[in-house]
Amino acid sequence: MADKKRRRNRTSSQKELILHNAGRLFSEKGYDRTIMKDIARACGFEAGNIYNYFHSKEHLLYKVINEELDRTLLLVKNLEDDNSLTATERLELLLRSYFDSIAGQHRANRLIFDTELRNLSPTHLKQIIAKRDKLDRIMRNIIRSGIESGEFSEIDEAIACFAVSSMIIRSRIWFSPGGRLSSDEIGDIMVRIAMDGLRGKRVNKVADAECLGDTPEFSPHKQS
Amino acid sequence: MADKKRRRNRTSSQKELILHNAGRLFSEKGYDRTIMKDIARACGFEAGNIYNYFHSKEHLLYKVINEELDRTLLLVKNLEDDNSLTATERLELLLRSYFDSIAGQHRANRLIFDTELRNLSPTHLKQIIAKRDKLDRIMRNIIRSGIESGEFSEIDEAIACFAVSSMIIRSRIWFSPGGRLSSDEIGDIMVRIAMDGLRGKRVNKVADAECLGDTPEFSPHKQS
Amino acid sequence: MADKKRRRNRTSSQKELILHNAGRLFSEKGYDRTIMKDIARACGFEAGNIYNYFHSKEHLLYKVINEELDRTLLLVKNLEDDNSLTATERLELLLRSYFDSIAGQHRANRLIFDTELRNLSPTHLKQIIAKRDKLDRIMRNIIRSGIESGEFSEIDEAIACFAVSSMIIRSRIWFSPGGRLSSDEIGDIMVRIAMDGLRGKRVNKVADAECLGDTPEFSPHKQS
Amino acid sequence: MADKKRRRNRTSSQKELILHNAGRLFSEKGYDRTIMKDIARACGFEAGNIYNYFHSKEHLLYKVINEELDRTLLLVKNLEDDNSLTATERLELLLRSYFDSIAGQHRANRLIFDTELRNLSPTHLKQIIAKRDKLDRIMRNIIRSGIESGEFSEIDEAIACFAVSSMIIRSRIWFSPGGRLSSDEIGDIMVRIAMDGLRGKRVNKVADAECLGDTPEFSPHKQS
DNA sequence: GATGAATGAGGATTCATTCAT
DNA sequence: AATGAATGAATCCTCATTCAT
Repeated sequence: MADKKRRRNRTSSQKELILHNAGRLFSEKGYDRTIMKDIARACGFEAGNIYNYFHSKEHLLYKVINEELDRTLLLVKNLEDDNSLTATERLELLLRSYFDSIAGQHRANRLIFDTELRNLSPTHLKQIIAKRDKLDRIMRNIIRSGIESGEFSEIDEAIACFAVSSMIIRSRIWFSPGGRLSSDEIGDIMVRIAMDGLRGKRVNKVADAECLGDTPEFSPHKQS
Repeated sequence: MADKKRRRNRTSSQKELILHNAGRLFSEKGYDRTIMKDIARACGFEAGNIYNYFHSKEHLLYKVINEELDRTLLLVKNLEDDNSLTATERLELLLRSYFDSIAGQHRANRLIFDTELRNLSPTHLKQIIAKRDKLDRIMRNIIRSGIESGEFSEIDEAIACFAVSSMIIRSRIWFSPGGRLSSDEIGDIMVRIAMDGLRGKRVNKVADAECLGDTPEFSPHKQS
Repeated sequence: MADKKRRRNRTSSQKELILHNAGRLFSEKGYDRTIMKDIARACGFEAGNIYNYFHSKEHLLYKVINEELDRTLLLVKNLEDDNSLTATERLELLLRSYFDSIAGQHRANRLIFDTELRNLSPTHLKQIIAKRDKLDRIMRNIIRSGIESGEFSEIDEAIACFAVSSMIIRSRIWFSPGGRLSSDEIGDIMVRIAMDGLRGKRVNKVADAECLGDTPEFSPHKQS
Repeated sequence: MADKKRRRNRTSSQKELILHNAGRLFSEKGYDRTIMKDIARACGFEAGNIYNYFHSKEHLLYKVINEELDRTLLLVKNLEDDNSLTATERLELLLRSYFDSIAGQHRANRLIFDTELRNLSPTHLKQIIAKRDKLDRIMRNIIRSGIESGEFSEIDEAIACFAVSSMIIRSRIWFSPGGRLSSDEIGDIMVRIAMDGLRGKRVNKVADAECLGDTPEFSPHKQS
């Protein structure tokens, strides 16, 4: 019994290990350029063994993206109907969560969404798109309620939603920890730009920024 | 003589044909998932023939990205030192150019930059990065001058530059012509969000937006 | 444990199998005209599997040539400083070894040296040339010592060395086992011609030769 | 008329030009590694044009080898029945012719025989083999007559013929003009070794050799 | 005669996946 | 669970050859 449990635990931890490395490699090198051997090596075993845990490479991609999406949905869902907060507060929290998830632990997995979605099977793609749309909807709802309350200027929510998310999501391309500015400082700036963009009114100026990271994702934009 | 010229024209047009289709396919399907046969078929001949015009698939990618970058640089360079315009005006023009090039004719080639850069050879990568950095530099210079003139709020130019470009560049993922809003209207909104984000003061509100496109790039975000 | 060992043995024997067939085919058909499928077929599996054992076709060629050279070096090295033997004796043994290795087991791999060296990578080529030159040097040393001792006539060692080796090495082109003369008889004749050539004095005549083989390497010279 | 003649001359000289370069390249790089473009480039035009003069690459190889063989046959035939010369004299002349043709003008074309014969079509192969065998026969006849006259020791003519030709023919691999020894000096040494090898009696010693060439065919054996 | 575009048949290599052990 | 041998489908690229101009 204890044996069985231990095995299940091990299995489960192996699965997580594989998913972790797959996610990291997919977003570092891209799905196509990541080969099963890369993932296996990163886990400390051989490629064949992955098939004891996952059906296929595509399945691995699906799981990685799905988990990431679930994590984000979890973060965001609570905000949707929280009437104790203003739209401004809710959106700031949402954007900050987004940014932190990109800048933080799971940042590696982030940009997978945009580009690598095409590697999913039709069935999996449909599921992922559905979840992603749910995310979009929540964000748009918040923006709309902000417009209605007069916090944001009159603006097309859909476009606003895309514009603001893009800013955050694509930050993964140029952001790298340990740079000129701390992750927190960058998050502040990004969120401020986004909120000002939606609000359309003057806010208090920040002092001067200081530091931005190096060792970025792939081919870092110059920073000075 | 006329013969030679005709032939050269033919060669040149074939090259352009190949580049056009390569660019389109690379950005539609990704570099890895585009095979030489795809490109050749799109041109109406067999794969082997491409090698009469280009050394390799990688070379094709390089040419596509390089041309696109040159086009954009051309658009933007004039703005850099045009003192007859305010920073606001210059940045608006720049962003609008960006957006139009993405939304317009060559939109197909656009997102290649971010992700597919890794498929370039080291030598080509270096060249491309250099040009891209030049683009970044111009944009940052404009932002800085706007800050100095008080048009924009005190903000880190590098971050601001990334944030604002991301908004525009990634629009290619969700933008599709012929939708609810015209390309011009969307451009207006995007630019307004960006400028407000940088300015930090209230601007006149637009009326209400109306329409957004369908048939987007890959897996369209829902728009309502 | 036993399991691992068994597997390693299997791996090792597969490697040898591949090398054996590659060597045979390379020297029968030439490097360029031997395709990976040929080698794989000869081993009883598919081409892709070879890459589980060797990096590339070129690597295969390198290994084949290198092993052959090592085998020959081993044969020859002992002779170099064996002062108990006259130069004549040493050279006879050396030439006989050469010839036997060509006429014998590994004869298939022999002529690869001359022509197929150009298919090696620069790095591998350098290594092989180094070993081959070592072989040449040993042979020249023996010849020189024979000249000094008066066993051989005064002659340019380098040229003598080339001339005599060529005689032996190229024998692979026309030699085929099972012919009119036995391999031993042919060896005797070849060695005698070579030694007489160097010595420049009359030796006792052999009786008459009798038989020479058929099924020669490629396009057998007629033998009568 | 004059026009037609001029054209024929031009055609003929173009054919020769192509054959010359083909021969040179085939023996420098090998048949397989020489591509039609190489040959065309060397001639100063494009690959397609070669097909105005020759049916195929194989045909080119055939012509090259055939011409070379004819040239050699011409050189050698006169010797066959020249009763005014001893066997020794005739063989010396023959070997010297061989060596000079290898060391001289057409040296480039020489080693093609051995290895590249396999690239010939069956029909062409048969023809070439026939001529080559004729050459062998002549040489063997001379040797036999030398044995009968007592000039050479009792020896198997076939083996002797192969051994001695190999020495000469393979010299192309290591010989390079302009080295330590002149081509003439090397020829003298080679012929002497060969003749002594067949004769089996002491001859007058030469002084000491001096110089041997560099820039050899492919991967020169070290010469000191 | 000469060119360059186009083809099609390979051929080396990669890689996801299967499977016996 | 883990390994490594084996497969087969893909895919890039080469090159002899053809042919219209």
